[in-house]
Amino acid sequence: MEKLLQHIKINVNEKLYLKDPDSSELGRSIIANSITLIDEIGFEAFTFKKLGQRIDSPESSIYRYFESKHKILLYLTTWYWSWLEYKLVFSIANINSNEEKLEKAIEVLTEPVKEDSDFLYIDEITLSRIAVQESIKTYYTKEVDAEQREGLFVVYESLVQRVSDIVLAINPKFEYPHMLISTVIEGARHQQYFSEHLPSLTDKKKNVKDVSQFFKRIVFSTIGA
Amino acid sequence: MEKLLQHIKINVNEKLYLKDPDSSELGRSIIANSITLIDEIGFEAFTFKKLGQRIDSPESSIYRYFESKHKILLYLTTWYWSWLEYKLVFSIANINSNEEKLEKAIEVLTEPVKEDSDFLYIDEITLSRIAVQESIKTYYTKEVDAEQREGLFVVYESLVQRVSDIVLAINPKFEYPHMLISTVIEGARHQQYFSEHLPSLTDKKKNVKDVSQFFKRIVFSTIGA
DNA sequence: CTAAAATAAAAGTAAAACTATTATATTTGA
DNA sequence: TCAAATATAATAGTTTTACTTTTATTTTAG
Repeated sequence: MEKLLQHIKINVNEKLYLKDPDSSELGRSIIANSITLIDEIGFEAFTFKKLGQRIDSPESSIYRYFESKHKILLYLTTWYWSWLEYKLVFSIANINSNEEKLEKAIEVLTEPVKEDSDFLYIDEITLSRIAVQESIKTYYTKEVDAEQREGLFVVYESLVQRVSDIVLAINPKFEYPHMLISTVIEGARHQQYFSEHLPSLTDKKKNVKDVSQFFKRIVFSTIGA
Repeated sequence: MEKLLQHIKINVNEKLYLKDPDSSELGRSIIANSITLIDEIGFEAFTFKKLGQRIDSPESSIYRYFESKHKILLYLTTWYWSWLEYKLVFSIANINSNEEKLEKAIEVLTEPVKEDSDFLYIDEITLSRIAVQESIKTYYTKEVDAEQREGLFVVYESLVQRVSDIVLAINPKFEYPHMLISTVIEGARHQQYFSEHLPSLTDKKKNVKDVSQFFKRIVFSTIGA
């Protein structure tokens, strides 16, 4: 994928933070170091205290930006889904064939991120590793219903909707477009995780685009294109 | 499904507990009440203290059976996967057609459990709800590699292997049997969860076997049977 | 009937996830 | 430019979680 626009800014739902972390040096440092720290020690072991030590600020200062570590994870994954949606829209622009659009879309949704291209203080490669390992924890919680009502998952929902629309353009009679696409998005991340931690649950070989191939095959055979 | 054998006992890997909970009244009470308590308040809010209050025993007594609440969840989900595997083997016994076997297998893996039939003190309906909501948390942890090496996920792995073998019997050239079946197992639970909490990610209607239908379609179109 | 094993009762600890208070910088707008 | 507002730092405190430890009492098995 070619280099994208340098001056684009991704906006994240205001309900996710108390003060916009993109508006100050400290805020951007909180985001950048949350990404590396969660990647290093995992979300369970991640605390505001440890983050504060790393950025040399007290935890109370971090609490002025985010009300909990759960909200930071939601912020990061929302940013990630927005960024994927942006890459997706970009990658299918000016393509006329719906089949080709769908194929490109599946590639964006399933291929591991290997380049940190576009945003100053956010390391997209590390962030995408967090998405693989931790994003599931944003909505497998007791607060999911309240947060869904607040609209905290709309980016994810619109990503699914966008690709479902392409599926429906190819086969308007297909009954399960949302199931299919959410299965692809979740499934791709699971398979990447399995290939690293529970290899007998997958068939992925090293450095090959197996996951992408597999989901392309699933999607196109299932919708009958 | 007909009523199964009353005197069958499901054995869970010894490494999951310090003392076999099936061997005492207190132990069985720990299991039975863990299931209802996790179902009521969710795994994050579940503590040994609250469980102790419910069964009127100190938390230190619970610690003599399980070293952590994570191990209880692993115990419960392992029991659940063993039980599903048992139902699976039962449901395909004496069927000759591999296609029919695969269809039955997908039904067992994807249809919600609606009957508590076979085991004295374990409520399978509630346990299957826990499997939908919490089972993902057993392996999305920093300890996953160590626990995989200890063999704590073998039941899950053998369930995937068993169904993958049926897939390969139908199409020996299919390259992704494990990916396909782990996608079905995980996907079915996700779709059940989405239908309750994030409905725009699914197309499931109430009380209909949509999830099962969808995954049958995926599997059979993908392997080309 | 006794000794070993299991359970109960009680207390204690370190860390997590916050909240609150006060002090010191820094910014900004009159 | 200077005072007021705002942001950050420094420090301390609270409640809960996830355990561990110790001692007493009860149960069970030979």
